[in-house]
Amino acid sequence: MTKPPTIKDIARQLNISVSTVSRAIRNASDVNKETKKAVISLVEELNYQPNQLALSLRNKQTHTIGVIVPNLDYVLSMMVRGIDEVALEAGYTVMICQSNESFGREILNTRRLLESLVDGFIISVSAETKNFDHIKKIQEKEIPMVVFDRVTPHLKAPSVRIDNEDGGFQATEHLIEQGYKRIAILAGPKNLDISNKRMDGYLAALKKHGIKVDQNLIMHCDFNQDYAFFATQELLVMKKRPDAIFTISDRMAIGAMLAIKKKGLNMPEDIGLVGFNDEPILSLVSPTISSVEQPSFELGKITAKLFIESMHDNEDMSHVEKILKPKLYIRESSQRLLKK
Amino acid sequence: MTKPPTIKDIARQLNISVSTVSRAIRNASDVNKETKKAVISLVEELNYQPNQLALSLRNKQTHTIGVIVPNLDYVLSMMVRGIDEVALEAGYTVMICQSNESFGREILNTRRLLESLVDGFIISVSAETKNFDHIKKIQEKEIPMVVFDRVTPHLKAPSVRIDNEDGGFQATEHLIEQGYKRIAILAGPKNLDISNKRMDGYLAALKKHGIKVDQNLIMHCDFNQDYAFFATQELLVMKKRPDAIFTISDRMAIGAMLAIKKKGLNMPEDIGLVGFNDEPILSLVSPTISSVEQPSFELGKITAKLFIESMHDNEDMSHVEKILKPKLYIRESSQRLLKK
DNA sequence: AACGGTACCGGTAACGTTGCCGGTTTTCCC
DNA sequence: GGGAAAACCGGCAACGTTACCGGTACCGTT
Repeated sequence: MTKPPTIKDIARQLNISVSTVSRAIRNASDVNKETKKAVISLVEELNYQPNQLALSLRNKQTHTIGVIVPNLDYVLSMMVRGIDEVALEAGYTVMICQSNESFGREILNTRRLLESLVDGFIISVSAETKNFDHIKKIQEKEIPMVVFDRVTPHLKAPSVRIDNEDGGFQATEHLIEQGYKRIAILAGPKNLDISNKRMDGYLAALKKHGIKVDQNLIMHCDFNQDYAFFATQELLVMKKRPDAIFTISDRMAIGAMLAIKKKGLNMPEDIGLVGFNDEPILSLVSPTISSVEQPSFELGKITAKLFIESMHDNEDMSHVEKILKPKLYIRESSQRLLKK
Repeated sequence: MTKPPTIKDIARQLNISVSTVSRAIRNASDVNKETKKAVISLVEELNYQPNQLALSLRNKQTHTIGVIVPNLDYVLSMMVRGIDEVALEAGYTVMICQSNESFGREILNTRRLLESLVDGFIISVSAETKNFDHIKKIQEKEIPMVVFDRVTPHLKAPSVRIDNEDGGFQATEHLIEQGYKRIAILAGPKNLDISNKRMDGYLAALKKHGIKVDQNLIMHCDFNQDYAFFATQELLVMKKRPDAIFTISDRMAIGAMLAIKKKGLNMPEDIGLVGFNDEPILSLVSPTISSVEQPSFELGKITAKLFIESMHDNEDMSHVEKILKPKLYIRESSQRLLKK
């Protein structure tokens, strides 16, 4: 009820004009030392805080970044922390919205954030998203935007991601080197670039080592433990079943592991397994599961930095692409040869 | 660069006044049908969106809720999803800030959100926070606030949480029923009510069953896997070592598990273990670990609902306390008697 | 013909802030 | 001691919106 003091209150109490108060608080030029001192002391006494709404209205910027993520699982919440870290430092506040992998929700989120007049967007698209009109609408308004993690070729925007192809390649080549011959892949939804790229890496590794691709060993399913479980069961009842599985996420690796165990097969002897993300859980299960790590926190920080750059520079940065290297961590689930 | 159209543009194009346009868009009263139709059609053509900043400035509300959480681990991110769900439905946008369990960061977050002129706060305090002045400052400004999950008696505010004491009690009594005699507890920081309450439940269960409390079996450490690991190691080298451990979080349970395994002890035979939170990981490790589940998503939803209520009702709700029941899930780590 | 009511519309002020411009006072210099 | 520059300050408009008030035109009633 006791309304916060405004610049006007200060002006009135000191019998000076609002303009002078305004100047005293900011520029410090064109204002007498005594006056300034008086203003500042009154500011402190009343605990005056400038009304950001009024400032935003006037300056047409809110110092707020809208962040849209499909979920807040381990990897993304690390990335968000990285974004948060840098944004806060730079004086921005972050609005985080989860699309819950839903296309409709993602549209709603963008609309809401647009209404909130955020200064820009940092986006990782949902798995369901095939149509990017809502995001292009942002670009048409010439609102700065950076996409991260889940990037897509359909969007011409500065982006930050890991080298997914390399990750898939590392994982697959490692399995090959361990002597696995029939390597299956549990890929994600076909429209997700992140999934396709990891599969490209898988294919490239096979090709490099002269292994023929068997379409039956390529399964697509949702980023989801249960789906992965069922998909793996299907794989394991094939007459020529795979002797290794590369899953493009750890959740899926867990699902695969459960199916493998249920079937009574042993890792790494009967079947090898490599996941993607390197969630901490992987070193806790038995056997421990190999996985491709991505530097999530770092990636978040880089994303925010790129965003802030693209805010300030006003040249076109839509071609900028930052790509971080993933790293394979080898654990029990895929190591059937002794270390050299 | 093409600035978004304002009510003024519409007025000018239609040769009517801004007032009329404003009315046409909202009330619909006091405006001719034809005029209204013309306005609405132009609104659609220009894709006019009211400027929320101007609205907020005028109406003194931003339709934004500030949410401060200590982290975004499994439980909290579920809760946040619940909050998000309900808030979005009710037309609010949510600003999520992580304090990273840091007191300083929490203060910074509250300040930032206060500056952003959020309509209210939903807070779960950091583990470091012992001084609540920054939060009381919010209350002094009579800004609506609900605390959840990590509530504290130092704050008189509407709150939503689970019955932590009951959770601690269930876990401990279960261990007692399984025949464990020397039950240790890995508690969290002493200033965290959530920790103390779970410990109260632990003590109550011991008392009920006539077991004397051994202060050596009560350890305090950070909510952290590593600390729990070391604390457990200490416990296990005592001459009269405990035969069961109750940890007040699952992260700590994992730490304890690792220490137990390293020491070569078996669960549940040599030592029993029960955690708290029921993270999915617990059914994946070996042995599977018992834990007290809390209905996180539901709790988030209830929190947001309570917040919205307390927004609209303007009577004092600081005494309102919603308490949800936790539920113990028994798994291998603590079940050494056969099921009856 | 005079009056009251209704339907419709426009102008103004206000939310809190700052940039710009113009004005007054002080200071300084020759 | 006169003029110019510097120091200092206030008024106005504007950002986009709406609440409030006042005004006009038209209708029907007596």
